[in-house]
Formats: sequence, structure tokens, C-alpha cells
Amino acid sequence: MAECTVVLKDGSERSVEKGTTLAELAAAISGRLGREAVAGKVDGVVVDLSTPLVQDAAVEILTLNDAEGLAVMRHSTAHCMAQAVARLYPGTKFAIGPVIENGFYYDFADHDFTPDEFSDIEREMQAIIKEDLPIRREEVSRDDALRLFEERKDRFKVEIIQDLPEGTQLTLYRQGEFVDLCRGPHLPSTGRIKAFRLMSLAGAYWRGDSKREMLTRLYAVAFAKKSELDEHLKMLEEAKQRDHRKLGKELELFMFSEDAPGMPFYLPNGLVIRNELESFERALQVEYGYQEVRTPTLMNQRLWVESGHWDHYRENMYVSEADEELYALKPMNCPGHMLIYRNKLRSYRDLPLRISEYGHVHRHELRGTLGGMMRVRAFTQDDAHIFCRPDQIGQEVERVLALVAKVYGVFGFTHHIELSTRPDDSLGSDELWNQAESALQAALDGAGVTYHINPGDGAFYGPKIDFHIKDAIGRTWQCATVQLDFNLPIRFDLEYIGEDGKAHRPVVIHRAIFGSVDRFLGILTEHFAGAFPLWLAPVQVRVATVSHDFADYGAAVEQKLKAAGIRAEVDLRGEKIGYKIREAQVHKIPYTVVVGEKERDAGTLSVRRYGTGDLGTMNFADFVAKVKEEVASKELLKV
RNA sequence: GCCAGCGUAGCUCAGCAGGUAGAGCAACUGACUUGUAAUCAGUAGGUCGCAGGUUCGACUCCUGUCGCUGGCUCCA
Repeated sequence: MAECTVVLKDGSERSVEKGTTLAELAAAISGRLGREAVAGKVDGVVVDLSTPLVQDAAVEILTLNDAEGLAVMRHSTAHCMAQAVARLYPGTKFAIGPVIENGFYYDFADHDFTPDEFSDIEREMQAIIKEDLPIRREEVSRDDALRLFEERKDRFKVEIIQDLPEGTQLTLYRQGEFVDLCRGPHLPSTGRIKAFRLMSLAGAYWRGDSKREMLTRLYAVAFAKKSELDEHLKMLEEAKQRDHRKLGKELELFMFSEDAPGMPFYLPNGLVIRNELESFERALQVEYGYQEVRTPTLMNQRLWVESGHWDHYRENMYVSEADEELYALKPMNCPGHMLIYRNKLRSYRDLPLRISEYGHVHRHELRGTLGGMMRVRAFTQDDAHIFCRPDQIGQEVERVLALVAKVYGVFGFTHHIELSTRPDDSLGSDELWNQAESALQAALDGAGVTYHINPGDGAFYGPKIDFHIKDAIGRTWQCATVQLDFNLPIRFDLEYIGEDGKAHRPVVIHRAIFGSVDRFLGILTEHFAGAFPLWLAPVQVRVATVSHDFADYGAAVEQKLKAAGIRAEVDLRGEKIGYKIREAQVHKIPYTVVVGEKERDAGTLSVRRYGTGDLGTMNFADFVAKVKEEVASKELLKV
């Protein structure tokens, strides 16, 4: 019998008879691996365990501990859900059911689902799992597959097959009475499916095309263990508790009105935080050589034609008329900054020119996409444009990287970086693109950061770097961005006079760090769960009097704290001290200072820290020094 | 813009085979004068998102509309 040699994950080699399946190999390696195997990988391709080995190859056995193994199980769980739906609601048509982060979804048509049906579907899925149906792969010709799904009037599957070239070999996966067109791979049987939960239902267009049929998408999560599922559900619950919309209301940070959908109103508390964020960043920007400007909100249509926004972004712009001319609210700050650059003759000595703006922009986003601070129609960008020579790109990007790291570090965010390179349809010469991409890469390498490259994902006008921050409960948010732009300098015919006395074209670097200040505030609210570090806290110290007798002393303490530059307020109400303390804690106020007879007589304060508890008695000067020190260091709250 | 769900007091929510609304917290008043996460009692507060329709009668059913939520889509 012929043999072939497989190289395993640990580098060891093993001879097996040709025709040995991966399942058999797994069992031969170890009993445990045989039981835990869910799929295999042959020369880097994920395949079913039933796949026979026919030639020398690098082989890996996948279990649920491998991301790819887990994905296989999620995919099989999607089939299981589809089978349950087919059993419960005959006539339902099936579109696609891919794996997504934490789980999968499946798109259906011809049945109106309601969330009430989730438990029925889950119960049927459990039944299918208990039946432990073998999942079998079948290779079929394109014509046979077409015939099968035409017979079943499965219009989506038929369309998918029709879009494949003639003569393509297709695969079907069968489990009991259920069959689905699928590339696979899958688990060996339905009994191997572990923990899952149906989560939500949503509309989704067939093939993501808004002109086509709207399907019903069922979302579900699936994990290798029940404990992991529970952990995930707990995280979602935690996220709900931290939701900035809930906390924004409770802590009176901001509000929304039907009269201005998607446009946040800042309440006094929220504005304190926002102002602190801006002045923190503003000081750093001065240090990093930025000059702050402010450009108009409403500008003539001519400008938007020149910038190209009128042709490419018109749908999202608010337009108004005055003096029989069209004006538009700025959706971006760049065109205004181009005008500032062009306002006078620029020399190479002026470059790099870094201009920043807290620019309030309006974008008419589709109604259905709005959500809290995360997706709005009016927001403020911490925008900046750096005008430089092509050979300065590298050093400028490095400066931005350093600034971004400094800003994020203060909030305790870690971040990862993605570099998006030249897309197919792009503007600018090969030379410029190559220079720009290598400058970005060199800057990233020089900064010693790791990054992920998204080839072809850049904007048509230049490559970009995106920063994704990770918050306290592990979610990531894309915030900062650095984008090179070869387009705007051309459109606005920007020039500088070089050493050679001739006119040259500068490169523009767009950059934002918070991105949207408003959204960043939302992210921070969730990151800190509303318990902001002292320097950001709207109220830093709440003075609580034990009874009316100490009102004078309490009011005097408040005044002295305010005079020391501390955001303080006093609670003089005729409530019990326990009640006042509870309220201060519920509002997540960092320090509560209790004053009663002892404190008044000794001229001291009794200090309580949010998240820590009673810190004991302090004299006024020590407390002020402590608070000021904590504010200055921007110390993160230790809970 | 599309699909689904939701919209009742300042907040969180209950209610109704269709007979014009209720709780807790907050607010206000009074009593209590309080020592580290909720003192007691009382009062007030709503054209049930808005506009039409069906009905003797609509918060409840229907249509439209606005807003919110979850997705889709779009994202120079």
C-alpha cells in the first residue's frame, strides 16, 4: 500500500497510508485529539475531517481551541439553524449563512420571523444536535446542483449557482433531510455543536444591494463552551450597563431632541468633559507645532464644486440658499483649510504647515443609521491638515504617531494600527504612491509599532493609516486616522516656492485623533462606565453636610474648593448623610467630602473616594493638594 | 432610504377581548436634624409621540408621519 508523508504542526513527520482520513490521523496522533478534532488543515487549506490524505502535505488538526476550528463549528451551527427553520417553517427560502465575529447569521425569505420564535428554533436545533446527524460532503456538477435547487424553488441558491462559471464543481453538505449548497468545511456531525444562542433579527438586502429583495437575517452567537457563551452574554450585559446613551441621560452629559435628530445637545456636565478633552489635546498640539484655526460652517457651492464634494458627497450635504446662490454646511474641514493655505504665497520654509481646527461639521446621514453619539449628523472633528513636501511625509507621520500614542495613553487605551494601500481606481502617479506608501511604512516601522496592512483599501486620493482603540471591555473602535491626499492639492492648485525658486505642489496629510470629539466622548463614557478620571469629572468634589447645623461650614468648604480651581458643589439638603453619600456615588462623583461636627470644630474634611470608600480625615490644604495632583497627573481611577 | 421592534408622568416601566390611565424613583410640602450607598407622611404631575380613520366610544384596532432601538445600505 502506498504511503505518503505528512508534516504535523509541531514539525514532526509521519508516514500514513494513502487514503487515510484526517479523522483517522487525528485519532492516531492521540485519543484526545481524535475526540476533539473538528476539521483539518492540509497545506494551509481548511478541510473536513473526512478528507483523505493522498499526497505528502503539511497537516494540522483543528479543534475548537483554534480560531479556524471554532469558525467551522459556527458555520455548522448556522446550517443547524437553517435545518431547524426548514423543519418548523416549511417553504422558507435560504440565502446565505456565513460565520461572523462571535457567531454567524443566516438570511431567510418567505417567512415572517418574530423574536418569539427564537426559543422554538433553538429547541429544534437542540433536537437536531441530539440526533447527532452525520454531516456529509457531496461533490456535484453545476448542472446537478442547479437542478436540485430549481426543484426546491430555492431562488437564491439558484442565483448563486448561475453566477458560477459553467462546469464548476460544487459541494453540497447534507445532514439528515437537510441539504445546503456550501463550500464547507463542516463538523463531522451535528452532535458536535456546542453552545449557541439566537440573538436578534434584522433586515438585510439580498447581496447587500438596496435595490433587491429584503431578507430576514437571524443573528446568533456560538462558542466552544457554555461558559464562553455565558461570558459573552455577560459582556453584552455589561456593555448595556455602560451604554453611553443610558449614562449620558443619568449623568446629564448630553441629550437629543426630535427637533434635531442626530445632533447632540451638550448639558453642562457633558460640556465640562468635552472642554477638558479639547484643552488637553490643544495644549499637546501646540507642543507638536500645530496652529489652530476656525473656518466658516456655511460656504458657497463654488467651494464644494472645486473640492469635488459637490460631485461626490452632495447626498450627505445640507444645502441652503442666500442671495440667490447656493451654500452648503461643511461636511468636512479640508476645503476651508485649502483656502487658508492658498491665502498667501507659501515658501518651502513654511513647510510643514500644520493647521488644526475643532471643526463642527454636518453630514446628512440616513435616518436609519443614527445612534446616540456614535453615529450622528452634526459633530466636531479634531481635524488637522499638514501641508508638506513629499520628502517630509515620513517625519510628519512619525510626529502624528507619537501624538496619537500620547493622547490614547492618557485614557488607558491600547490601540492597533492598520495601513491601507493603493486601490485599483486611484489618482496620482506611481512614483508618488510608492513614495507615500513607503514613507508611511517607514514611519510605522521607525515608531516600532506593529500594524496590519489592508492592500487596496486606501482612498482613491492616497494611502491611510487607521487606529483602532480597545476599550475596557475589549471592544475596538476606529478613531484616529492619518490620510495622505494627492488630490486636494491638485484641485486647489496649491503651491509652494522651493529652494530652486520654482513652484512645487505640496502633499496634504489629513489627520484626526479623537476623530469625532462627540463620538470619543461616547466611547470614553462607556470605557469608564461613567466614572471619569478626576481631571474629566464634571463634578470633582461633592461636599455633603451631616445636618443643617453644618451648612455654613459646608458652604465655606465649597467656596474654598472652587477658589482653588476645583469643580465642587455642596449638598445642603435636609437628608441623612447616608442618602447624600449614596446619591454622590450613584452619580459617580470622584470625591465626597463629609462635614459634620468633628470636621467643623477641627477645621478638617472627611474624604470618601468613589470606588474606594472612606479615606478618613484630612486637613483642607492636604486634600486640595491631593486633588490638584491627581488632576495634573490625569491619573486613571483605580477601581 | 429599507426591514423589524418600540414610543404611556422628569426617569424606569406596568396597563387595556376598545369603556378617556397606574407603580417605584425624582420633584414639591411637612415632620425628623440626621456620621459614610435610600427617614416617614402627604401633594402635585400625563390631550398615552403627532395627524387622520374605524367605532356610540380609541392609550388600546387601521393608515400615514416623526422619533428611538437593532440591523442592512451608504461613507470624499
